[in-house]
Amino acid sequence: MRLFNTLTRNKEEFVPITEGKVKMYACGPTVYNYFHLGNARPFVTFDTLRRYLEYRGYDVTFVQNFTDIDDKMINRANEEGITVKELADRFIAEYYVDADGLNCKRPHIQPRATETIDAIIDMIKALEANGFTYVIEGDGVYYDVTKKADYGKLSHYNLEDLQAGGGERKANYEGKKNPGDFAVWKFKKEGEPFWESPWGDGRPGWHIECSAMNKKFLGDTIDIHGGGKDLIFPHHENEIAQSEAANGCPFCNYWVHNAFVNVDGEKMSKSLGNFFTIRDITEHFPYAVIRFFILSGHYRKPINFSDKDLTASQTGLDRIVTCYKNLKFVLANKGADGASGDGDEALAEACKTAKESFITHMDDDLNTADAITDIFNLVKSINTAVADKNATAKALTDAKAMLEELTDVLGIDLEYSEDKIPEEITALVEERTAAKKNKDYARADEIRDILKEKGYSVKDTPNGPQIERL
RNA sequence: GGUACCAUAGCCAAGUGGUAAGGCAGAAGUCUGCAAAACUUCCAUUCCCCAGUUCAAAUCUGGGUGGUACCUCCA
Repeated sequence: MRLFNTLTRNKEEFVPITEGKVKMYACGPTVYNYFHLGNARPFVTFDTLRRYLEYRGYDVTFVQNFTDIDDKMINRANEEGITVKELADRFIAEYYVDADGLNCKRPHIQPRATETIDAIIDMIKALEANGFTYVIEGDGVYYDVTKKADYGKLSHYNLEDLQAGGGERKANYEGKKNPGDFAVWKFKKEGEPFWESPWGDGRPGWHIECSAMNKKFLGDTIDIHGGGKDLIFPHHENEIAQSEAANGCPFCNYWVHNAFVNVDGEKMSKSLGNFFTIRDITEHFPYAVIRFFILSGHYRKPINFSDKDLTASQTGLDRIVTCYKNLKFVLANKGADGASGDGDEALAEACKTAKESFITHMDDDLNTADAITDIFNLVKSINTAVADKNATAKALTDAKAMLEELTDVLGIDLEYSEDKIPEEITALVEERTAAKKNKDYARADEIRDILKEKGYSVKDTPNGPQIERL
């Protein structure tokens, strides 16, 4: 597989450190509120990358952190009059509601910053021993960005350019040797949670937790590190600097970054206030539709959020889902006789083509948009076969397995809109079938209206009536 | 000021040298007691503009225009 590596700004063939194994890390949420659609994009993207790598036979270890201590956490907890821990517990639970809803497989390890303090302190000790840190009294322990010659290699910034940059940075210039220096340990302030350390009571800086977690759970060098574009600088740049300064070896081989979700052409962000939480969006669209929407464009290109586009995604997804429903219905109700198997070969060929093309597209830097096209093409072939009484159950079953296989790699839930049909509804449908047989169409239509009121629709097919939830 | 990215049909969106995928919306037809789903056909002589390279350019080069992002908490 080829991945676009931010480090080299090129698509590169992915070669893991250890054959057959992948160590990957993605930056997770700061758990101080519900996450929004922009936050959801990396969760879905890297979940899909993980699923695909597993599909290709890799043994993947996927780590995603919870940032549960920082300024925002502290401020929010104070506003709510609860502890930082209580706030974190609450929004980690809420995170799982949405992440599970979006069908993101749970990462293998999801460490909290506050439960990784020992590893963080060990890393700062290593940085100190190697001469990369200095202390600002009453402030914290800082990392000196000039101590390593390749600082800036990920973002492709150089220190001079950064110094010439925006004036707002000067605000926290005081005491720092260089404007780009950043805190690895912040000394405690009144009323803040703190931990003991060799430098004094305090809490970790923002960047150090990811470095420490990577080392602790994955090792000194990992295969893939993911996150949103906005984390390239300074967060990931600083992670690299710290990790390599502490460990003395390369930190990560492939850096993968997703583009943003926009609203009216502007980045969706908390600071702009133009964000929609996943929880809010689910008032109007199912989780499955949100995931499908995210995957319908390439992860490195911006996608625009709008009601109209979500609606189009819903209709598109339902084309696949309806195909699956119809396929299952035919298999369950099809008579054993009369299938000549005439079209079977074409269907089998369509399955084979779909799978090969799907892999080619996903291999090319996770091109989920083209992979979805392959699924649509498969759907078309299946729809034709479903309507063809010469299709054998064997051929249809194979096609069903292929549809399940490919959609599962993308985390598309084919059964998101399925419910058990109550007996009351089944009875009404049976009555309607009887009425139709007697050509009592008035009663048949009446029953359809009743069903509609109760939230169900009925479709007449050559294999009998098919009931669906509206 | 520095550093990147983007521009393809009514909308969304792939395609990065070989003659424009797919989805949504729309039109016509088939099927159906009706309906739904589905199927068939149609829907960009053209890829922001201008020059250049090439047998061949949406794709490469140069120059414009428009938009976005990062350099500051942010996915």
